[in-house]
Amino acid sequence: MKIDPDSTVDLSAQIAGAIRDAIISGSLIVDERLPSEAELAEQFDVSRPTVREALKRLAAQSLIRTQRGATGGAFVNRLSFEAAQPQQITTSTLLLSMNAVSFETACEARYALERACAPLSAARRTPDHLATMRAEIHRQAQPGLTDEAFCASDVAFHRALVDGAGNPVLSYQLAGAVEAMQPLMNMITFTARDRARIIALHEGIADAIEAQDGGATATALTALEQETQTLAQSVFAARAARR
Amino acid sequence: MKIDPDSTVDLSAQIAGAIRDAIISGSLIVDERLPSEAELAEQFDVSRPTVREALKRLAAQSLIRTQRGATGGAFVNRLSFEAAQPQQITTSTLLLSMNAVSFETACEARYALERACAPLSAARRTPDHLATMRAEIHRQAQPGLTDEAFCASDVAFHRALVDGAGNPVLSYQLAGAVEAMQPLMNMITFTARDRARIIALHEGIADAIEAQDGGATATALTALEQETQTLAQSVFAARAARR
DNA sequence: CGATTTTCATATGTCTTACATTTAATGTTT
DNA sequence: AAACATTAAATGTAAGACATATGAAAATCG
Repeated sequence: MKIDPDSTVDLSAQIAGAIRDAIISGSLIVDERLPSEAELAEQFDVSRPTVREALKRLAAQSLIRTQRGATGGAFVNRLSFEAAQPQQITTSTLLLSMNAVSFETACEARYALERACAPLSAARRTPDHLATMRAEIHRQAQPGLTDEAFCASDVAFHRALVDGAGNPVLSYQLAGAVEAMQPLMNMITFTARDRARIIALHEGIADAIEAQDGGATATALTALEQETQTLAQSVFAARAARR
Repeated sequence: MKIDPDSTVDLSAQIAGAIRDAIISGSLIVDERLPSEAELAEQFDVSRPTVREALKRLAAQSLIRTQRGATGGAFVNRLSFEAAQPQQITTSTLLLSMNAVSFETACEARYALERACAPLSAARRTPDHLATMRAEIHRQAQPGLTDEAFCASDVAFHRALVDGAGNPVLSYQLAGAVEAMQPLMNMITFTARDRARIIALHEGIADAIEAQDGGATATALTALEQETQTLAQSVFAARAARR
């Protein structure tokens, strides 16, 4: 491993990159222990704080974990879908909020991706997925539900739909698209009539999934997207008119 | 901001989390300068190396950038789609390689997502997107092309297709799914006949995109998925039989 | 002899101090 | 007024020390 002390980037960034490359290329395998911080410092010819900064960078990406104590050290992490999802959600959320992505664009992307899951989910969903969807619909119909709780239940409903496809790659990718919409949805106040319409559409989706009809599921999702878009449009228009 | 010194997690992780929360919640806005490392150390009542480890964690996620010199410091980054994509690709690639995701599952997810882009891309693609697709097809037909170069061109072709949808959120999400497949594709040796079939399917996709026919694009994508799946299956079967 | 306790070595976590380097603003000189 | 030198503030890096967690070996006791 070679480090260029005259590079324009930090030593810790270079070291992190070298170790990251070793993990990606397979030179370092899952659960393998890295040399101790002192050994790494000697190998790269830097001080221990610099090595530690590099390791923290990798830890922030869940590429390694550290253990204290006698047999401790830094170990290559098995990057799990569960561990990667929160990261993915945080990044997606920030991307939307920092780049002035319109509600329309985000909504379009989300429903396009969800429709991609529709035929697979219709074919493979378990009774468990269906039960979750029904339960969330029931929750959404409860009176006195706050807008935040309504949106959270909406997210849970859609995630059950996506998970029904039984494809962890899809579930991972969709988690970002679905969850990142929540802050945008939370900007909307849902009237009782709005909620009733959305719940009816959710029931249509659940029915199509229960009937294992992928085409009908996609159609129902398109209807829900349409409803969401027009609802958002009217809310934003009213808000703009008030000023 | 409060830090619990008796927590089970590192001080630097807690500090990074506190700053991250401030960015997500909007308390810290884009391009705002954080306090200097010395000031942060005093605020959180920790030493400067600990603060630095926290900042490196955030830098690894592209949440902040640092500048040296008199007016330097740590600044909140505008998280751009361009900056987030490499991260997304790295994570997706590692997820596939570390979790024994089958070629079949990854391929299914990728083409399902791509089909989601088909109608949008057919409707909105610019001449530029179409030209890129045609150029990549031409490159793929060149004799003497290595398998790696063929796969790289394949990725470029599909990314042009996805970008044609004109939705940055979709392009971002799809980048991970498409690029992460490349290492898996590179495990396949393409015969001349295989390449010819794939190129023909690519031409069918490009034709459908040119005709702005979303349905035909989706159908052509399904055909390509089928071809890819059977090809991979035969390659892996032959490899298993050799042992 | 076996089980328990103690000791110990090793590793990460944290603090302190110091110095190097970069960079912009300020001051000085010609 | 322009060019140059100085300075101050910030990050980058190094070195050493101590605290703490933890597993393993050694010592002790029943």
